[in-house]
Amino acid sequence: MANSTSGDSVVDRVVRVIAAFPEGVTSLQLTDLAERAGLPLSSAHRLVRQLSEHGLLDLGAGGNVRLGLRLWELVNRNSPTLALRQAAMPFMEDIQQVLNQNVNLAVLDGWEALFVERLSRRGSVANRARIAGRMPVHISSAGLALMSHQPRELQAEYLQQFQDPSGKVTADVVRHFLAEAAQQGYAQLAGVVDPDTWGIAVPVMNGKRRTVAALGVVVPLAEMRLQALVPALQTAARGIGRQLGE
Amino acid sequence: MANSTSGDSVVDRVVRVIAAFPEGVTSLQLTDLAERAGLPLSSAHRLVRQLSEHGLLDLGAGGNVRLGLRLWELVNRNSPTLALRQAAMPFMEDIQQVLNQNVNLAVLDGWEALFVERLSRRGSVANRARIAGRMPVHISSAGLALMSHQPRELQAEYLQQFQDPSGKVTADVVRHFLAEAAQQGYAQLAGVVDPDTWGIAVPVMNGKRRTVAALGVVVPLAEMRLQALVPALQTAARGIGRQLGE
DNA sequence: ACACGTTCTACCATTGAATGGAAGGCGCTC
DNA sequence: GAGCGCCTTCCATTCAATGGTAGAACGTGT
Repeated sequence: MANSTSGDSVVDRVVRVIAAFPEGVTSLQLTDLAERAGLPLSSAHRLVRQLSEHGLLDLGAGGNVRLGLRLWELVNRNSPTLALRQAAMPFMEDIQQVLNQNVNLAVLDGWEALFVERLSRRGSVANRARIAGRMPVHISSAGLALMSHQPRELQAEYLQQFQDPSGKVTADVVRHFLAEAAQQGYAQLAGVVDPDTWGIAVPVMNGKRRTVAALGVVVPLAEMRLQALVPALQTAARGIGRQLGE
Repeated sequence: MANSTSGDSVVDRVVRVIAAFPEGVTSLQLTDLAERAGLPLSSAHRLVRQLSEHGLLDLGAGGNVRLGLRLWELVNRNSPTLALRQAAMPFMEDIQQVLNQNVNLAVLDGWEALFVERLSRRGSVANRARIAGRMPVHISSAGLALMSHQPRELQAEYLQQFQDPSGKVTADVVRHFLAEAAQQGYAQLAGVVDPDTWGIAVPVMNGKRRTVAALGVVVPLAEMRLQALVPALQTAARGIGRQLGE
């Protein structure tokens, strides 16, 4: 027993502590946190105290641990998607105003679409909750739009490892979806969350024609009019791409 | 030379690396980062590599370092202000729709107001940029609204240490502002950024009547109508507080 | 085309910082 | 009021973190 019986580095442990919060949970008891991070209580306590001295965590009275405001501030000020979101925001607002639908912006992370920005349909209850949400590539229009415009090797690697936990979808079906999306220049998919909605998404390409994001809308089935939606999205996506430069 | 010649802990160093990004900068060269963090290059390199293996940072080709998507995701999913922002969002949209002004939400962090959410005036260029921005208490309506409703001891401590770097404002002036804001139930201040705008902010109290945030608008001087703005803000603030519970 | 400067990356002997069990508080419940 | 759960502190042990050094990979100017 000395510098780590478990053979993990300090950095490993710091990451485990920060990542120990389950989705949507903002506050954790120290003992709980220690268990979730797989650390001895005294070690967890020491790390949390050190991190909270720097404002990355907030160690409140009674062992109540939260993420620190300073961490939130740092990440939001220097977020890797900052330029993308700034470039996209005006165009997303245009889409929201003109089409009056839920608009979202996603990037590819691993085999999932990570939603980095979202504007709600006017009048609908704001669900900023889903920001920072993830969807597997094969069940989201944003994911399909992103993957269908990636380099061949990456698509091949994706399809090679693909398997649907529910067993409903095969790699061949996904391959077909991707080919269709690549050919059409947009992806559409019946809503998985809500059966009465559709998702439509188009790729956003930077100056080098690399696909860096997907711009999409979620519309009620009744209001599904591809002829109107797709051109609007594609125009906005080009505008975003131009703004991005590089 | 062994475990740190400089006498700082690993945690200190990890924090310095993450916090080394200047405001608005999303990408840094390794050498630059090492210098900013005050670390030997080889140490910085090792830490960055470890952190990027966990997705907290992203070490790209050629020593290009960014914050990791995983970090952004973690922080946004478990942000300490998540509940506040979710509770406030619908009311902020109401304000935006009804008054058609820039709406913002701030919390107190140290002696500064930290803006955690912002909705732009319809039609104006979206400036989500300023999210995660800070303003000193004494030159922001949000700051004054927050501080004027804090416990006496905290206010005393604030005033005691107060000094304006520019030398334009004295502690007595701030004391007067705070007293006025406390008595009126709202704070107003001529825009510091733009001389033709005013800021108005009201405190948001949770169920225990603790002031946890400030809700404010920024209006052009020409559209300044306190009689219309303040009641709307106060009503929304009460709604938010009720939603927060606790 | 070549040499130079800059930056990233890898290696490895040294050593003091990280570790975690144990014991001491504190508040709560039964 | 005794027991329980949880937070917090202490400190001897020891191995993981350190950073100088050297090499690789660019890019640039002559």
